[in-house]
Amino acid sequence: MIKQLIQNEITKILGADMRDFVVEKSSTFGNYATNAVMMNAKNYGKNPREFAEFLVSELSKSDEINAVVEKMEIAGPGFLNFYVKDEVVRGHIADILSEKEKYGNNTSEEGKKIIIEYTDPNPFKEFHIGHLMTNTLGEALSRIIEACGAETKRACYQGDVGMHVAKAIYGMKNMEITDAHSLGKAYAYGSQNYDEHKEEIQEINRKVYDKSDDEINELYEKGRALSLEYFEHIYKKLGTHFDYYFFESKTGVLGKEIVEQNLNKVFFKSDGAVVFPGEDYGLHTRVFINSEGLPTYEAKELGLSKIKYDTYPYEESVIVTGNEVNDYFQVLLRAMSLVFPELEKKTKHVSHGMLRLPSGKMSSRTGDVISAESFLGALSAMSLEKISDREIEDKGKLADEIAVAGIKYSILKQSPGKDIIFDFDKSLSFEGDSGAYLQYAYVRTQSILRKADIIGRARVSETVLDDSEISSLEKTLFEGLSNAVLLARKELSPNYITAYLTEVCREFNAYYEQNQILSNEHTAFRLTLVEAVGTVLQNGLTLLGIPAPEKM
RNA sequence: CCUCCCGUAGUUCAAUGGAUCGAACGAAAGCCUUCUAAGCUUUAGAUGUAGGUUCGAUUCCUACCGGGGGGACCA
Repeated sequence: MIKQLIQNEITKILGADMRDFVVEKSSTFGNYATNAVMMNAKNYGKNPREFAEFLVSELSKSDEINAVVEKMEIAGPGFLNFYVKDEVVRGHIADILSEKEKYGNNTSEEGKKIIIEYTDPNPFKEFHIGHLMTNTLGEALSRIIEACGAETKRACYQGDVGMHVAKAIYGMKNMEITDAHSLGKAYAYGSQNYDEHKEEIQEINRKVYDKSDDEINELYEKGRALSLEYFEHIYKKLGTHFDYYFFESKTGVLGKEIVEQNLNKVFFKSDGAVVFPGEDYGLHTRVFINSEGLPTYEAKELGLSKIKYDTYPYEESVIVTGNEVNDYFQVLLRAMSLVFPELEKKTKHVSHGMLRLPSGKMSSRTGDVISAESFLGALSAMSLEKISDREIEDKGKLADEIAVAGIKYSILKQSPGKDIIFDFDKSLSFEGDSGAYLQYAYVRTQSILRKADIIGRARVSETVLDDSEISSLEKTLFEGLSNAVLLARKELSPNYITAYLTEVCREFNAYYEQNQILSNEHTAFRLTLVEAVGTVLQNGLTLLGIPAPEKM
């Protein structure tokens, strides 16, 4: 990458004392721009102008720079702009096509083992639209990390024991359960009746743990199996999968042991419970083992970290959750740093915002919850209507793909951590800045290429020689995806890729309006360009976990 | 009361301490006998307030105002 080349050459010149600077891709100021001058002029006792001239004269001694850079320019406020030679920018089109499905990948983390945990739905409860957030983000992050060469394992952690299970089983005793959705209803019923039947439900909870009641064991197995089977059905729809499944019923046992081993060192008894005194560290004090002797989520999470490492000795562990647990996670990581310092250092917590509806917060306790499936179903039905008059073989499949793209795009276009306000009408619209916009642009590229094949026109992967002027589309394509992947990985934010793809689509659509591709003296070259755009979009969409249909 | 996160066009979102703060929807005006108009072109429109650090602040610090999350036996 030329970006890397520039960065390295400047680093060589400045030596070890330099302050961090960036080389960024630019569309307004040459092809690349750097702030290295302003960052470092002072350090080297020169004024910015002198320092910039010094850098330029040193850089122009490099054969590697001269091979690719047409000219360097010192800009007013102290920036250095690099203009890459046209033939290099154009030559990149050939690189895209020769790398094909690997284009955009890099080897920066080859050999590294990374585990990423996300989605974490609870059996017996509804898989709701909130789970779509964590799943979409986690799946995209997994793919991005994989694209950097790391070996990635996906983990899903599920609460198969606990009060929510007892509530659901209480509901199951009072209503007929036929599918996962009615199980969600049973949970809501148990929650609503919790206050009046507290003792009975708590009794169920104990029995779930000690497995002493055959009827409850049976209901438990039935509900658990129903949920897990249903989750797989959803994962398939979303294009996601997991390598490992961890359950609270396992982590709880180990977590409790770990806490007890560190009693009076890290954890202390207080009011009959075992707590971690977070207040000593400027955090909240939290209960790890409750006064009934049962491990809370905190202790289970401690057990989970150990189980994860034993299963897959990772260099890095990424955990994706909603941001409502941020404070609690701080406490947990603090406790972990005392119990398993080496694991704590490898753990990164990424949180996403909540999915809010205009009508207010949804709650699975009252049953006021939108299931992921009904939400996707509504989107899919809208899509189906839209494509009703098109000649497409499997419209149902396409409608589902458009629906998944719609929800995933709106999640991944934002930086993680912020809430998403879901306006139904807007989410159901396919215009503008949307998943369908990306898909449509990709479909256009494939449609042209198909047409070119049908009418026997040359597909020109063999040549990129053309005397036409470099377009802004080509400048956008130049090293753009690789750049976005590295940034997305560094920040654990897929939105850099989403934004980049949207830019490519905008450029491509504008190019498409202005330039006839077929039946033109430049057709050979333009087809190559279109093929490259298609490759970039396909690879980019794959990284985001968004399906790229061939027709729509 | 304590604590964490967030305040950017009418709305929903962008912007690794950098150059003129970008899109989309909505509003106004155009473009389909030409490769799929789910598209394109043009116009209007924004950094909550007050300080500070910096050559340079939407970004970092302080206070205030506004919204949201969390605050011992749910997660």
